[in-house]
Amino acid sequence: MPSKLTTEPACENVDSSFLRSLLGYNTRRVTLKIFDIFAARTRAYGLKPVEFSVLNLIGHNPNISHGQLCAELALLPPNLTKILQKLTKKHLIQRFRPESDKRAVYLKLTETGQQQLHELEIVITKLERDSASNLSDEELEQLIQLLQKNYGKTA
Amino acid sequence: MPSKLTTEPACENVDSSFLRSLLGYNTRRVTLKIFDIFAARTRAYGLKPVEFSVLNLIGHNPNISHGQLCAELALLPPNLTKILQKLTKKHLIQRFRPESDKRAVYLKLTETGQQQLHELEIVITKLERDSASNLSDEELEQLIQLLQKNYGKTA
DNA sequence: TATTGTTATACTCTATAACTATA
DNA sequence: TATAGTTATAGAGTATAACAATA
Repeated sequence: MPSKLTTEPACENVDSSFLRSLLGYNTRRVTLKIFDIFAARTRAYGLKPVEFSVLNLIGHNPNISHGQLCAELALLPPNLTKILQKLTKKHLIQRFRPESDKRAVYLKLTETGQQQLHELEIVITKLERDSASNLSDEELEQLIQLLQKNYGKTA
Repeated sequence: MPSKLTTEPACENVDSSFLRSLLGYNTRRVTLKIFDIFAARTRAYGLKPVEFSVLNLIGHNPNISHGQLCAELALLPPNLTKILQKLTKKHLIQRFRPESDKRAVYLKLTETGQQQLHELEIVITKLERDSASNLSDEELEQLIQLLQKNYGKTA
């Protein structure tokens, strides 16, 4: 790319005050930071945040359906199918067709799945607390409450 | 996929309490919600959130360099290059090579760029306020403060 | 005909490696 | 030799369309 020359001085301290005043900018940055720590601490399990979310919901909601998972996690059906295939290959979940509606798929954890979910929940609970080390317990709780209040039942 | 049949009852109300207790889950959901509204309200400008962030930083930091932008926004150089090419094509930014170091690139907004940045900042300020309609002014401010305190200077 | 979930595929976003030019 | 930025490309994440099986 051809560019004109300049003798103007460089920009010294970067002013990002406008961006830092935006909720969306801040939530994205925090998400990226936490997901980095997540990747580092759960490497042994080979599961990404969304995949853990799916495992968790199946664990706490036996016989949850494909459609219910999509709605709860704002995932599109084709993408959830891939995640479920991966979890099935890792022998973490089992699939059942209800007699009452043979189109649907009901999901459950295997023994292995329950064990890994339990371990992961411990790792992640600790990880969450550590990733917010700048915040007191009260502040963290308050932060999460404010975030929930924001996206509420709509999403 | 072959699945066994079951006569067990469906899962009724989905319990997502564990996920909702996680900071990372909540920040991701809020980000997605805000970015959806962003897309809807800024469609006329044809800029995505990251592209707006770049435009904003260049506007508030004349002669900012490629490297400074990457550091501030946690972008990789090749991906920033693409964004800058798009902004250049839209005649929103200009590129200069400093006499002192002809490897570097200093960036500035064009007149058009300044105009569009100004308009976008108004749209986005309003959008941010509307997207957090469940929160009072005080709560929104507090929320942003807590988020900033979390990722602080490290990220 | 409508619904549940799958397959195939395209598009976007992010990441890595190799390169040019300056220093 | 090291640094700033670019190019090309690969991989992950997300989206749309068409389909099979069941209701």
